[in-house]
Amino acid sequence: MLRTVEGFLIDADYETAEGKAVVRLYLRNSDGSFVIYDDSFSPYFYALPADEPERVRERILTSDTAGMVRHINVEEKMLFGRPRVALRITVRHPQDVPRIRKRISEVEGVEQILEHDILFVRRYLIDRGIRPLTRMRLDVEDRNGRLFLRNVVHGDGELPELKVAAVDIEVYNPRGAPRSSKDPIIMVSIATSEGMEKVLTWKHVSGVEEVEVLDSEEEMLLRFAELIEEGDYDVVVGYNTDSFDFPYIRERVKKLGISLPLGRLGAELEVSRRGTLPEARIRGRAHVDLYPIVRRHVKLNSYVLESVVEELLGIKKQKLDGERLFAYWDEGGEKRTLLARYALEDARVTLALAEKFLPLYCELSTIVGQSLNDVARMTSGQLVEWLLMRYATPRGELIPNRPAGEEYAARASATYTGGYVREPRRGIVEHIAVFDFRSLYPSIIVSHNIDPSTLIVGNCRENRAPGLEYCFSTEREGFIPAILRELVHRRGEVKKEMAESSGERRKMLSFTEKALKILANSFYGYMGYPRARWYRRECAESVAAFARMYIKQVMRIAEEEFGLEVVYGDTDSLFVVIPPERRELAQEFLMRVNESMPGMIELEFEGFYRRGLFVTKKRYALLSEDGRMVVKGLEFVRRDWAPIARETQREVLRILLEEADPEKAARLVREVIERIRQRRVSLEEITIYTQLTKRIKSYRSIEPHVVAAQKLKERGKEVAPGMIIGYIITRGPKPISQRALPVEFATLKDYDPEYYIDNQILPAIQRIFEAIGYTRDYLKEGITQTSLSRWF
DNA sequence: GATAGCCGGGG
DNA sequence: GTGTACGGCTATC
Repeated sequence: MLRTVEGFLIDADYETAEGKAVVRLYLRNSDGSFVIYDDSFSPYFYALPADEPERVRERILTSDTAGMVRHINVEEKMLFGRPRVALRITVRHPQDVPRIRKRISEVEGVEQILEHDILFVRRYLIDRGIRPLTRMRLDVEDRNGRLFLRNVVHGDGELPELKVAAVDIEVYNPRGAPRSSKDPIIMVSIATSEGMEKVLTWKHVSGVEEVEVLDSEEEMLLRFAELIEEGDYDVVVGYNTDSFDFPYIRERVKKLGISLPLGRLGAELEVSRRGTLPEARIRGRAHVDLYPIVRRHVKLNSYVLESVVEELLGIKKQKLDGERLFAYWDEGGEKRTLLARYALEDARVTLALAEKFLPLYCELSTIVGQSLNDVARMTSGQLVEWLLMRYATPRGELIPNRPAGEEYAARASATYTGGYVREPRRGIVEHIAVFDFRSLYPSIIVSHNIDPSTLIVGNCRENRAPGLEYCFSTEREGFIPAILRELVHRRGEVKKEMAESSGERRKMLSFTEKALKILANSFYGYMGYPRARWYRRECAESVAAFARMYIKQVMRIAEEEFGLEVVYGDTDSLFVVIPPERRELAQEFLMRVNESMPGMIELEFEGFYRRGLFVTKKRYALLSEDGRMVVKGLEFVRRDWAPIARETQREVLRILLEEADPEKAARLVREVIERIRQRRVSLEEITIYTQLTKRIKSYRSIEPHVVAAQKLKERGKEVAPGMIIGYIITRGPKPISQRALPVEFATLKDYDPEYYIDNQILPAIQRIFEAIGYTRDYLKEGITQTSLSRWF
């Protein structure tokens, strides 16, 4: 019996029935979740014949393949853009591939085995053209209550709200680090997209309405699985759940001898290995660990949940001492209540983090064409690679192998020159116009057709990378440029549509746009990524060389044709002096430049700035027309600088940029130094805050904040990883780190003025003053330097 | 300054 | 599961 269903793919895997792999597609529509089966797809890989394909085919068929080979087709394929006859070897079961490929590679006349390591379900999604999280119409056949796929058509339509559950566990740890063989899980907290909040536990907790007390750890875990099953969640999220929570749950489940059906179709929680890292799999759902995702997207000093949440969501969250959680449990009463609240808070903020990142990863999953579960674990290089693989097969391109051993080592050690950075004109510069190239690296790849298949090495002229012996044929568009062009084009279309839409639609489009941007910007890095299947150092090197040529060419046009002074530039940008009365030059210059740029390479006008202060390459500050300061590479926004140093730096920059008065800035510095010497400062101004990221014991080098934390502990204060330690540096003969005193115990007479002057104030402003010709001595003591006059 | 080795998050 | 991370920081020469 045939019928049609609609749904969105959440996850996919396969089961084995009668020796054959049957794909299971886990889908959701507005009515709920369901599974579609497909037994019509067989695993295969390729062998490249070194001589007559038919003869090699016969040799394989007559060799000892233990009946695993179903058939061998001779196919006309391409490898790096060149025609290549390949033998497609179809086998019965995915696990036959590793068993048989070694034997076939030893058959006479077999040059190479290709596409042997592409996991069955991922290959299935590519070959069937199925994209996760997009609307699909599926023609299915009902066989004894199971729906088998006959045909699939993609359609339009917005993804229904995914059901998301954020999960966190607390563990009994009387010895500090919990041992899964002995120490039970004491709480499981859950917060879901539908607003359900629960803390499951097995001892009495008072005053927390979300708490549900079960009889035992075992009952608690089973209740957890039941809640996930009942809520029919598509996505389970957590923080470091791949490495901690789920492996721990898995161990306890084994120990207790129970079954924990967290997955759809009653599938057990599985913990396997992805590289050296564990990975927890919940079949039929996506398990998304937000810890690696946050690490990929934001640069922070520490990724403990508390600081991540403060940084990204502005939520200040108390951390309990992880070492002593067991005591909260044992003590009961208010302490246990605190533990339960802490557990719930962890699940809540994890859900909030998921709301921030999941839409982007859903887009990436659809575009790249692999499951959300997999895409959530991919680096940008892997995202590009799976995108390329999806395009390769329908184009008849064979997928190259990943490098191993010596090949990888050779690639990894290869280096080449990167972007061009112009030495800045140091000091204060008036009236600056900033220009930058739009998506320079992707534009170069597309415009110069940079691809492994178009690369010509040595003795070539046309479309040659500047200063290198590499040219790129323009006869046929390369595989990578073609895909990248489509991506860039789609991004342009999405941006256009964004401009015309609002509200939820616009927000959705912004994630699509961001996903396309991430992918487009990763292509250059991909070609130079040593593990890439389509790696080609010469290509990455050429992209960088073209970029250097373009930015230098633009600088030359500015200087020679327009008589403009270029004061700075980095990779794809240039900073030019344009006085207010000659502003029309900016547009003229832009037009002149873009006339001369090939393909899609385009310079854009970024903005006018009243003034700039250039210190060194990558360290400068600008004052915009509307009075905003833009500071690069100079900022001591980090909290491990005393506020007085940060404030002084900021004020110095402000005076230099707004008033262009170095003497006034120098006077300010001397005043601050004087204030420090006379102790006319507040404790707040001199307190340095540093986060304790781990246990005191596990610090190898003794840093000041660790010493301060030790002193806190000695005086009976609770100290936990994730805590922000505030301290001042006191006088004395010991090394600086030993002189850290927790601010709680400090008074103004304790601090060491010379430390604050020499190690805080002066380093923060020294580089800035050096750029305008002032020395440290001049600032500190007022000793005049003869070199000064030439700067003013 | 190069290079080898370690470590992250979680309780 | 058709498989086996990675990038940044510190220590040490």
